[in-house]
Amino acid sequence: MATTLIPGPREENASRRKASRLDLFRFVPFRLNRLSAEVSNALSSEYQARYGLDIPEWRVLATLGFRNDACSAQYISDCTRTHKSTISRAVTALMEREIVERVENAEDRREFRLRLTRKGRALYEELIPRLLRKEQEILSCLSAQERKLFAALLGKIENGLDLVQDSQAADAKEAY
Amino acid sequence: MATTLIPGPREENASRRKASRLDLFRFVPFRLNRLSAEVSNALSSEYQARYGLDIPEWRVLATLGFRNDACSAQYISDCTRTHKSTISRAVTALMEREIVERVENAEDRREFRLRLTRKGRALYEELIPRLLRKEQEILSCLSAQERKLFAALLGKIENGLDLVQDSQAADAKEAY
DNA sequence: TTAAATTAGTCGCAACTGCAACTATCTTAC
DNA sequence: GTAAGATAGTTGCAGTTGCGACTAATTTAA
Repeated sequence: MATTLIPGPREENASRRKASRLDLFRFVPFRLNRLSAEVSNALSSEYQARYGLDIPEWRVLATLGFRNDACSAQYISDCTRTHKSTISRAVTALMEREIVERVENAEDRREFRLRLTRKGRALYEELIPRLLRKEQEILSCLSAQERKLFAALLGKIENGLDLVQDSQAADAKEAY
Repeated sequence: MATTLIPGPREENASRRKASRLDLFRFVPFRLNRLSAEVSNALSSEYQARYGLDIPEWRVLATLGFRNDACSAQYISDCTRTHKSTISRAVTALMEREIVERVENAEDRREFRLRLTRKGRALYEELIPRLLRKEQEILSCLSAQERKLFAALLGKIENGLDLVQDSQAADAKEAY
């Protein structure tokens, strides 16, 4: 690669001149975006290449697998922050593969209760250890202490953005 | 929302039974993905709604604005980790809007040297403070100390993933 | 009771983007 | 010098996904 790129600005002058410059590589939104894409890529070798699941499908599987009770597509959409149309398509695909099944909800016939089939549960059980291992691999550059710290900081930012749609918060909504 | 969701598993039993369960909300890849999407959304109100730029266009603008020398599309593609076809389309759009201009490189007529026009520079100067403010807003739930820590931890993970395609690393490649 | 508003889920459409093929140019090896 | 391979950039194609309109069902208000 014998290009003739001139070295870019360094730290000492990164904020000179009106401070109206922005180093993309120090810009948190960009870094998050890039990191997220890279991590997704790394994981997709597990659930995509090996099991033919895309991200929305994996999210449905993960949500249903974690909660052992059936829940609605809307619930999955809410707490994974994925558009309901995307969830709808993922559920359709998973039903065709007999990974997920749904039953009518007699109390509210607009919604369906979704749950894993036996086959879906087996897939979940097989997949989870692989993904957890992969996660640890990605975080292997951090000490246990640092991982905790990182998780805590992520949590703070999520909170700040009202992004805490985790199981606790989703359930808490019921209390209102 | 009068659903009948049963509260999900809590911390004390989150890892019971074969440890073969995974709380999506504690799973770092998912959290990064969700956070990244949310942050992108928050920022797009600045560069998308207000200036009609999409993410790849913003990346081109940011890269060219930060480096004051012209550089190739390939360079932008490399260090933003964005596919070259995506960069190509972004550059085309930005040229049509006269935000970016390109000149032939006499030394290698395959590539073009890209740089901001006067108008592009003005746009950049106008946009950057807004985005930096937005970034600070997003990080406002962290103390100065915590922000440093977060940036450092991000850096470690990026390094671990060989994601350090920042200006230093990109330039360093020249040394080989 | 009935009409208006809300909600769950589906689907068509359009925008986005990665892949891969393609052209043009340059480099390497013989 | 020439042929094979590599590289920069463009473009057609296809897969994905968000948006918004739609249906069906439920809730709210009058």
